[in-house]
Formats: sequence, C-alpha cells, structure tokens
Amino acid sequence: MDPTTRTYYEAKSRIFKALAHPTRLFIVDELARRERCVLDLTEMIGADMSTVSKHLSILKGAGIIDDEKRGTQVFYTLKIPCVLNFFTCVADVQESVIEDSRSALGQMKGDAK
Amino acid sequence: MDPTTRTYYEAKSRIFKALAHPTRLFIVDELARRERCVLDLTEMIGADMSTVSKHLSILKGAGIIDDEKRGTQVFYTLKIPCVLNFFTCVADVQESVIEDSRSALGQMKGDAK
DNA sequence: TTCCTGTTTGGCAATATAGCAAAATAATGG
DNA sequence: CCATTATTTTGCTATATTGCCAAACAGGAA
Repeated sequence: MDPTTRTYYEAKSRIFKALAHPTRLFIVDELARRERCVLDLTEMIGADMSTVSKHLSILKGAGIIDDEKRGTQVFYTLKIPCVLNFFTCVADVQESVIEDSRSALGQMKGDAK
Repeated sequence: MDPTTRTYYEAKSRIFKALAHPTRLFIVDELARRERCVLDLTEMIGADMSTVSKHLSILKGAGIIDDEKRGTQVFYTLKIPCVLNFFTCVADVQESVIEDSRSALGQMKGDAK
C-alpha cells in the first residue's frame, strides 16, 4: 500500500474507530432521538461523567456530533444522521453470523455419526 | 444502561471494531472487486503474512467476509456488500470535518483584528 | 468575590490491539 | 514418506484505549 492509499484508509478508519464502542453507539442512537446534555447521558449510561465526556469528545472529534453551550450546560446533537444507516447493515452482518453458528452446529451433528 | 441494552450495543460495536483499521478497510474494498487469496493481499498491503492473516480472521469473525479453501490456497470474498454503503456516509462525515476546520480558520482570521 | 452546578482535563493503572518472527498446520507432488 | 507451498497460530513487545479519580475550568447566582 502506497502512503497516499494508506492515508486514505487511515482517515476512514478514524470514523469507524469513533463508533467502535458500545457506549458511543448508545450515544449516537440517543442523540438521534433528541439533543442531550452530558448529565442526561451520564445518568442513562451509568458511568463516570468524565468517561462520558471523553466519549463525547471522541465522537465530536470524528465529526459525528456537534455541541452547543447554553448557560452552564453543553448540549450535544447528532450532526451526520446517515451513520444511522450503518445500523441496518450491521443488523444484516449480525444475522449472517447467527446463520453461520446454526450451520456450524448442523455440521457438528452430522460429524457425530 | 441495563445489561440487555449493553449487550445489544456490544454486539454492534464488534462489527465497527472489525472495520476500524486501515488495512481491514483496504481488504474490504479489495474484496468488493474480486476474491483474493492471502498471498495476493499480503503483497498489496506490504505487511507480514501473519499480520494479514490475523486481519482476515477478525473480519471473518465479525461475519463480514467468507473464506473458501481451494487446494493449498484460501480465497476470501466479501460476504456482506452493504458495508460498502458505510463508505458513502463516512465521506459525508469527512466532508463535515473539513468544513469545520475551514470555519475554524475563518474564526481565527476574524479574531485577529 | 465566593459558592454551586455542569463539564472538561490530566494522571494513572488495567486491558486490548497491532505486528513481527518463529513454530505449527494443511494440502499437494514427488 | 519427505519436501514444498500457502496459511494459521503462538509468543512476544510496543502501542493504544478505557475508565476511574481528582483537579481544573466555566458560567450563573448570592
């Protein structure tokens, strides 16, 4: 892979990395419903607020969410809703994994003669 | 987050994790074109074959690609082509990041009076 | 100013991931 | 059987990510 190609895929992988955490996927789903402040999300998630704040800054750094300070609170919103389309395909992938394990089980039964 | 919800998002994040690496994104793109054996991919990527093999097993474990042994070689194929749809949206996210940095630059220029 | 609430940042230990090299495994052809 | 080719697994070190705590920071109210 030449350096240009490598840079190309590194940039794309940064966005996948940002989404590659259960808490951050939850945040994306929740922000798809409505804007939320850090305290709201912290209570829903049940982790330390500093942890949630760090997750939010990762999503923001990737360009997936936006923040807006109003008074003492910071409200986050989903900036790029198309990431939700990922989830449909992810469900397809999960389906295929389930089918695989079913057919693997079938194989095992067949093997035990 | 209750345990069931956590499990739900952990399962989804596994698929994002599998895609969250430049080499693995390259592999997905390449397998979208045609099937490839490990040696092919290793030469294109320019890493150790054991490294490429591990990336392939991660993608396979996530259910994204399939393998088929023919003789002494193992050919890999893209199993769930919809992951390619991700890439369009990823491009949108990248666009928005570029716009952000442009407007940040504008801010700076405006600030320096 | 000081206090209070909401949020971010820094430090640090635990865990996970990446990649190379060497050893192990698999299929094929003498 | 042995040798060869293609691939995977193991062992290891280096690097990155995670999450808590404590400290710092930013408004707003008294």
